[in-house]
Amino acid sequence: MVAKTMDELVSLCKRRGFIFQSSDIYGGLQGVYDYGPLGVELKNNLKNAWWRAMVYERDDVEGLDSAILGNRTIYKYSGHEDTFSDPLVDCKDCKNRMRADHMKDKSKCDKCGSTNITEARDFNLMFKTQVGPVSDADNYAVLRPETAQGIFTNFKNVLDSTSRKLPFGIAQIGKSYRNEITPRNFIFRVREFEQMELEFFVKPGEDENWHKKWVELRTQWWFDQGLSKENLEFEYVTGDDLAHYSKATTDIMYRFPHGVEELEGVANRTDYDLGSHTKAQNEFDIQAKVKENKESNAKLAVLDLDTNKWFIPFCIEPSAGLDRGVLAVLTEAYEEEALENGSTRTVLRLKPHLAPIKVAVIPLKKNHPEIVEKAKTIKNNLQSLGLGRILYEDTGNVGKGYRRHDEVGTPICITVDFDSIEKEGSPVTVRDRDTMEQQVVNEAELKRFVLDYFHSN
RNA sequence: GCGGGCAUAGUUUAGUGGUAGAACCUCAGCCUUCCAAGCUGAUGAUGCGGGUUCGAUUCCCGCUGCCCGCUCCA
Repeated sequence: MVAKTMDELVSLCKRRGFIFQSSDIYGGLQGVYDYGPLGVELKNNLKNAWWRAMVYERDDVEGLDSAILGNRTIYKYSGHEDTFSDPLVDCKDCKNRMRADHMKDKSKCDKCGSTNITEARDFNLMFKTQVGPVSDADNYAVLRPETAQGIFTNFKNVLDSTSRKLPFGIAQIGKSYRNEITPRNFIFRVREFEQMELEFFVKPGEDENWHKKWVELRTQWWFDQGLSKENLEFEYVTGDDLAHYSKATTDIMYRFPHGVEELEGVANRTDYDLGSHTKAQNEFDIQAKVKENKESNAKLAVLDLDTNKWFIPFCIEPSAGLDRGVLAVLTEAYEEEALENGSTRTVLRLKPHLAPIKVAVIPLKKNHPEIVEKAKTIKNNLQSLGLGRILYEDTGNVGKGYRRHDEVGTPICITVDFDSIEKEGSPVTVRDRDTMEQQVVNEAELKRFVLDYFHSN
C-alpha cells in the first residue's frame, strides 16, 4: 500500500519538522526552503554519507570548501556569463540565436524569417551582489551557479599542497544559486540549493572509461542510500541538450512524485574548464573550444612524466543535487502501511544511517520516577555512542510514541518498563520500525546491540 | 516568462456580507504494565495590501506563495 504524492510529502515534512517554506511568515520566497530540526539531520546524514564514500573511502580524492561569492571573471571564462543569460530563442533552420525580448517579431527568426524556432529558453540568470561600499554597475560579485568552478579555480592550490598525481579528484559540497524562472515541485527545482560535486581529473583518452566507471559508482551509492532499482533510470544526454561544457553526460534519473527527473548528472567536462581558466592556453593542446584568456595568472596543467610535456587533464564530474537526494530518499521511504486490524500507519523506511533520530527511548509510564530516571540514563548512555540523535520520548502512551517515530523514520524504539527497574539485568524492550517486532535486551548489552544494529544496516 | 487552478488552526477541512465550527495533532492533568484507547481542560486559523460597504474571511483589484501544463536539468 504505497501512497506518495508530493502533497503527502510536503505535508509530512512540514508537520514533523523536515522542511518549511522559507520566509514563511512574510508570505514566503519563491523557490527557497528551510530545513527544520529533522530535515537538517536527514540532510547532514546524506551529506556525510557522500563525503565518506567520495573522500574518506577513496585514496584519490581531496576535499574542498570554496566560497559562494566569486569574482565575476570566473564566470566570464567558465561560459556561464554567455549561457546563463537572458531568455533566448534559437532558429532551428539557420541556427540563429536571439534574445527573446529583442526580437522584432516573436514568431519569426530575425535573420531568415523562419517560424521554425524554439520557445524562449531561459538560461538561468546568475545572482549578482554588490561587494564593498561603492555601488557600481561593474563592481559586483556573483553567487556561484555551481560549486564546480571553485574546484577548477583552486586546482593549482590543491595540486601544490597535496602532491597529487592523475587520476585524482576534488570533492565539494555546498550551496549554489540559480535564478530559475520556474522553481517548482517542492525542493526539486529551487533557487538556492546544495550540490555534492566531484571533479575527477584524468588523462585525456582515459576519460571515457572513467566516465562509465563513475556512473556505476554513483548509481551504486544511490542504491546504498535506499533507492530501489525500479525507481532509477539513466538518460544519455546528447547533442544540443548537452551543457556548454560537456562532451557526454549520463543523467541518473529518479521516479519522483512529479515524474522521472534528474537526480545526478555525470558529465565528461573534457579539458573545457581547466583549459578555459588557464593562462598560456596556446602552450597546451586544448581540445575543447575555449575563450582566449589573458587574465588568469596560473597554469592549470600537469606534467606528463613519460613525455615530459605539460597538458590539461580531462575532467569527469558526478554532480548530485543534495536537496533532490533528500527528496528522493523521502519519496522512496514513505509508506502508508495497511495493518491487519484495518488501520494504517505512516512509516518512513529510511536507511538507519540516514534516519534523523537514531533511537527513541520511551518510559512506559511518564509519571513513574524510577522508570523515567532509568529511561533518561539509557538515553544518555546511548547518546554517548556518537551515532547521532537519540531522543527521550515521553509524549502520549507507548503505542503513540511508536507511531510518531515510525512517521519520522526512527529505526528503533527502546521502552523502559517495570521489568527494567525490578528485574535482574534491567531488561528493556527493543522495537523495530519496519517489522514492529519486539525483543528484550538487558541494559548491559544495549550499547553493543545498538552499535551492531547500526553497523549491520 | 506564458496559460490554468488554489489560498480558513500544525494537518485535513466546514461555513458565512454581521469577525469562524470540526476532526486529527499539540500541551497540562487523571488513568493506563507495549502499538495512535478513555476522561477533563487548554492553545491555535480566514496569506499580505487596497477597494466597495454601516460592516469583508465571504464581492472586486493588486501582490505573495503553492499546485498543474509549456519549460527545465543539481
